[in-house]
Amino acid sequence: MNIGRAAKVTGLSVKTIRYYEDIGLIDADRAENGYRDFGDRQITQLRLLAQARQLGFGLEECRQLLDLNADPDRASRDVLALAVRNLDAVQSKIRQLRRLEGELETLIRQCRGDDDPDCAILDGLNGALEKSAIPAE
Amino acid sequence: MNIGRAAKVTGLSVKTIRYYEDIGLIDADRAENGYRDFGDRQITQLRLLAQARQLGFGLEECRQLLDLNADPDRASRDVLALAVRNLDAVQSKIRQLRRLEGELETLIRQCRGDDDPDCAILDGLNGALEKSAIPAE
DNA sequence: TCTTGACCTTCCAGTTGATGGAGACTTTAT
DNA sequence: ATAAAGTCTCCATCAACTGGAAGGTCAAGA
Repeated sequence: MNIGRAAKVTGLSVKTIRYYEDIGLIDADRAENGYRDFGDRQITQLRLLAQARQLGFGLEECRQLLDLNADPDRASRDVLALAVRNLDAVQSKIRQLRRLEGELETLIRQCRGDDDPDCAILDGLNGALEKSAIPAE
Repeated sequence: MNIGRAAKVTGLSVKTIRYYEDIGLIDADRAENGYRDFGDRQITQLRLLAQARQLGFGLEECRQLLDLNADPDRASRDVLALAVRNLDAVQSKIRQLRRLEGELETLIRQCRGDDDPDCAILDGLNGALEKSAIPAE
């Protein structure tokens, strides 16, 4: 299967697949004309990559997932640990974004949003550090 | 005020401030020894940058915020629009992450996490695209 | 047979928002 | 006088790709 077909069946882009080979995440055989040739094993790997990336796993974690997936003697404990670590990261990003969301909403509520230059948002952005303990000079 | 002091009073790093000058977000005077010299205007800009970045504004939006802040004839409507756009982006990221969170939690719940190689997480990562309409060859 | 178009190849650059380090200067403190 | 700390510029790196240029290959139609 050449790379365009592999892209279609995995949902990844051609560029992305080449990139994954580049960084050693997968390997690809070559046909006589120099074209990459993907077999079942590689397609399976690419599919796992596509799924894991969609679930927010980083490429290094994907590498570990591929290793675990290929290892018949793995312990599901190790997979679980990876997934939990990823979940933690996702949840921590969510918390951070929700904080931002709240602060933005507060500012937005206070801004009249008309032709006038007075703006609570800019006031907030300008003033928030004014009470800093660090003297200006 | 030299760059180290500017970093302290704004909460940005020295590297970051140089970077902001580099990309033309701020300008900095130079002292005779070649050191950057930041006045009140620049410090104000840097503080606004620090705040806006913490609220998730991208650097291009920060540029616009600086412009609006410097323009006495601005309309607060324009600031509001920027803030709303940013809020939308934040909320859309939150939605996406929550979807991931849910899917991860489902997989994690199903994985026993013991010495056994059987793993619901890997099953999920491997199997999710099996029913794809696109034939393998 | 020729040509057109769709693939494929490699390599280089750019994205976002910085951060790290090398090597060289200046300033400050002891 | 010397050492430490601060500053300068320039180059490289991170994630995870994406875009484009320049060129080779392949299948189909006139």
